[in-house]
Amino acid sequence: MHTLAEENYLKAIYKLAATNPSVSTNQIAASLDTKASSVTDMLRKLADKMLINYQRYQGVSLTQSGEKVAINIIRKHRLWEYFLVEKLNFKWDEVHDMAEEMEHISSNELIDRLDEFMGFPRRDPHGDPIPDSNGHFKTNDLKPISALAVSSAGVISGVRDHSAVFLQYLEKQGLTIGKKIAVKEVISYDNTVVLQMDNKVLQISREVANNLLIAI
Amino acid sequence: MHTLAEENYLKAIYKLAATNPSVSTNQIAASLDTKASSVTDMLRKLADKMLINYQRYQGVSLTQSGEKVAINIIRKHRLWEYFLVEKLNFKWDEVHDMAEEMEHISSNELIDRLDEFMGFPRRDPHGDPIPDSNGHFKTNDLKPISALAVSSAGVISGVRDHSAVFLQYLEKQGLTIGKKIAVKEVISYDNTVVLQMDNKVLQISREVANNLLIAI
DNA sequence: GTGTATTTTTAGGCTTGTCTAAAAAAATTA
DNA sequence: TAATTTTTTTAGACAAGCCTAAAAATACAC
Repeated sequence: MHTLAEENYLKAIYKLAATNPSVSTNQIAASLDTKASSVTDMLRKLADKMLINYQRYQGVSLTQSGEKVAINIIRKHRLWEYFLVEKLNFKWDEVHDMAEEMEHISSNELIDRLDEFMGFPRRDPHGDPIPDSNGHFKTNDLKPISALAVSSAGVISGVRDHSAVFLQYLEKQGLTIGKKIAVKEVISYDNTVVLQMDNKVLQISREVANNLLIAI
Repeated sequence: MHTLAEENYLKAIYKLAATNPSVSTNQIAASLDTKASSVTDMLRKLADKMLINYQRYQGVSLTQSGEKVAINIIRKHRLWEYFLVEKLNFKWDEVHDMAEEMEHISSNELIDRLDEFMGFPRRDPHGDPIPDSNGHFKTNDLKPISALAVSSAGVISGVRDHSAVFLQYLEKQGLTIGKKIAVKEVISYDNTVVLQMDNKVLQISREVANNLLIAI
């Protein structure tokens, strides 16, 4: 259907579009660890295939058909991550790179059967929503712990940073999906957040609080 | 590790080497549906990487390290086929192309966990042996029905032709893995084989008898 | 054993996706 | 608004993997 490179560009643009309405060449280059000139080349190709809206120097956005492709790749990625964790017992910090390869397996029939096999999960191991076979999914209404007022509480439901180091740190602290936490205090000096969890008190940095997402 | 093209060449050479001691450029070209000149290019590359033994005009064979790579790809292919049939309920004639993509997922840890998850199956849905994580497997001691003497019996245990049309035909006739058959008669005119199976009598052509494998 | 046919290799080219270096456009700053 | 900086694009090159056409090596036939 589409080449591996095309799929990766579409996914990158989709993710960047979540925070920026129009996505720039340099943003894409940074996100794919490639050069701006390579991005320009690919943007012409994607525009020719009507997968993006692109005019020189104007930034890009996905067309409906480009967005459909991007969401389908994300669906595959998250379902394979779920499979790796729930069926093959990998840890949540181990699955990203494998899923990065598996998301390009082309068959939609396969991914639909996998979805069914696992009982139609709607969250991946990092708390991200899994699109259904029509590309529909709940947008994440989660907020970072850093946005919580003192003495409010919530359930850990997602992460903003998916890096292995961050996930391993959370695991070690017991800060995993589903855990109930309450904000006891925010230290004004450096915005360290003091949390109550399981009758324990622990402190997390502003950085961590920014990347740990809560449902209230 | 290795590129997709390299892996496909090594697999093709491995399979051809089963019947031919030294494999020719044209055989590889035919098997990969590519041109002889493209094969020559790739053979130089594989030889540079010490994956094959190759001298101009002399045919090729796999080195130990090339064979290891080839067997690992076959292991992955067959385990994914097993997964698709046993866990996702695909039919045996539907899985080849999907497994052809999935065999290139690189992680060995993943494939070992998949193997364990499925209970270490040692035969894929077509009866082919699945190499273990050390690359060891029983060589197939199966013989085609056409090699059976009249009134001898056996169990259907494999196929030589993996094409969807052939598999669908077998399915329709009930000639699936595990079924017990006995040879009642061979019609001398065209070598049609008359079989007894499940209290039914059925006839199969010489062609089919050549491609349906039996353990005695 | 010489001539013909086949197989294999070489030579040169194309596409995809990348790069560097330079040019052009846009954005920012004074 | 003019000068400078940043961003983006263009131009030209390269590796991988394929192609066609032609040359070289090998195999086959008589």
